Amino acid sequence: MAHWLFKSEPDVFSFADLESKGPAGQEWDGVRNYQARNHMRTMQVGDRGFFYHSNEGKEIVGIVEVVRTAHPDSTDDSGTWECVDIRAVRPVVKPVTLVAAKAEPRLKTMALVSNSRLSVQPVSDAEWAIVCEMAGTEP
DNA sequence: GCCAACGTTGGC
DNA sequence: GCCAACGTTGGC
Repeated sequence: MAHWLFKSEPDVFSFADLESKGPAGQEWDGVRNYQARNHMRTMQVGDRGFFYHSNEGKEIVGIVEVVRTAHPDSTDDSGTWECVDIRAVRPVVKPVTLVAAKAEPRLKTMALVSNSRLSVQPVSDAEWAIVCEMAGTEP
């Protein structure tokens, strides 16, 4: 199973907002970046990911799960953009800050650290395990 | 609020 | 197809 990281500004849409959507989850719409779209196209139902708060907090705050594979973005008329649906699984015990991720040598190549502008990122199995450990949560 | 990094657009 | 100009993101 592949792992991912979804970035959102908590002012706009926070992990608590996703939790409020329940098991049906939420369409991850509004992504207008080809790399991010291509990552979403490869996602499978059941794939898990981290939920990261950008700008405010700058930390990984929760675990999410893909509940629907890529489909046309309902907020896009051009037919160019697609998105998956995700649901909240659980918040992490201890949020992992960007500062903490940068300070961990084994996460040096993590996209969150090396390519901060990508809004939907792949997370390697090794990175997944390390961050879960730092977050005090089960993988 | 500033600005660096990055992606996209469009003129040639 | 190159690359300068522009817009956006997100850390600081």
